[in-house]
Amino acid sequence: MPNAETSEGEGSLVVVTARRIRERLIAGDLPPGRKLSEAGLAAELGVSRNTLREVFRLLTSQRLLTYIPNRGVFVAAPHEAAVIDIYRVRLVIQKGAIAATTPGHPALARMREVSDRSQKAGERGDWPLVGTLNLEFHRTMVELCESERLSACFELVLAELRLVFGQVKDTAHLHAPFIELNAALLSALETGRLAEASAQLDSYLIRSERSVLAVISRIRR
Amino acid sequence: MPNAETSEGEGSLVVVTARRIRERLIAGDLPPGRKLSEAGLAAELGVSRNTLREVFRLLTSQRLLTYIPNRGVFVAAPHEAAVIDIYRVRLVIQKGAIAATTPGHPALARMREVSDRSQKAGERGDWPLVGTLNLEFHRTMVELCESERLSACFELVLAELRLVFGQVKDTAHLHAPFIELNAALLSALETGRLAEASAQLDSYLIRSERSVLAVISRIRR
DNA sequence: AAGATTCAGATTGTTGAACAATTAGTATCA
DNA sequence: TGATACTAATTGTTCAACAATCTGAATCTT
Repeated sequence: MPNAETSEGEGSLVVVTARRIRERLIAGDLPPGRKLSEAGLAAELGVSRNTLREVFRLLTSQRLLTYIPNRGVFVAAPHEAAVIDIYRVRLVIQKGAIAATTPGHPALARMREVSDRSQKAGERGDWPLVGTLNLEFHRTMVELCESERLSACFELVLAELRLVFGQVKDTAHLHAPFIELNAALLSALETGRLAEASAQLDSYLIRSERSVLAVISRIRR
Repeated sequence: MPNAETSEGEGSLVVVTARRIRERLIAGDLPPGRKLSEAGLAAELGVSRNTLREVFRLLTSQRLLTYIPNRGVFVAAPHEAAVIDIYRVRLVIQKGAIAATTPGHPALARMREVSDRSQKAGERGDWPLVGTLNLEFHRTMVELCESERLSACFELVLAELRLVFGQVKDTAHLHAPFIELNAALLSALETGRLAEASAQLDSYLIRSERSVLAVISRIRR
């Protein structure tokens, strides 16, 4: 039985290579706007140009790379408009998640777990982990929709956001205020106070969008 | 100035070939489940295997093709679960579109135009056109969100639906009842009666999902 | 006859080299 | 200084090759 997706370094060379590049993208080497030369990267990764071009197609369709015909591929550099767009997606999908919430949904338990871990990480001052868990929290929230496709779409915009976060050295206060907001949102969801959850989501997204926009304009200079 | 996307047959060979295959997919040759052999299709389309593989990556990421490692690519065959998933996406995004509706939004005028053309096509008995315009109507509705990414996501699920419709010979009554429902939905939106629009959307989606599921189970036999 | 095994042929996965088309950088010229 | 021409580098695409894997048919067992 062929194994389509293992958590380890398995899969076809294209899939593995895509994962390798994606990791470097969200880690922040390969900064936004950097050109990726076919020959150069192929040699560096030890794969052929043809294979790498397949990888580029994959990552481009996920908006992590930008294709300019006859000029090459570049690391996507989300601009203001992209951030605004991304937060519109989040608003629509996460409102949908609230509407789809049912008491005792398994995703709620997973959100609780992530929220608690996030709280502890905050107390410890482990801000990189807080950032990861923050995104994880919202990714899990979308599971309330129980829709593979909505989750996939959401995953794409989160990956784009990670591209921005990867640029920030001082992650300290980027995610810090959101520990509380997430906890409040979750508790509203757990107790079925959907209107309140909706309001909490609004304020979360507005504040988050604002801080990402701030990061963008800071970097762009 | 490089031209990324012309409506004509322009663009890189990969893009053009992808479009050619996509057209054949939604037209209904290349039926769901059919295996696409690399060598065969490459020869048929007059492109190299490497180029075709890039195209396959592209169409697979759009869920029009299914990749099975070491076995090849197959035309995607949406099953019941996929249809249910697709209609969850539609519910969430199109509710978002209703929430984003503002009086006099340009998308409303475009929807009106599509709706009117659809009405006339129905009177003429041009059911294939009615089908096209029906999807076009809802695609336009999502433009109310003014989000490139939400539109892209929605476009993907519509393409999947077209894959199903391409299988149906008798398109007569697949889209017929929806002319009225769309008109009612639009008039609610135009006059700002958003709650009513929401109810109209619900009933549209439920009926549409039911008819698509019926098509699926009919084909699968 | 039904089921397991083996094996050859076909298909996918991946590479390397090649060449045309386009772009980028540089030197030249007005 | 600014426009032009030219060369070098990069992308776009193809082809041929070979290893790895799969498919299907023939063979062997029970």
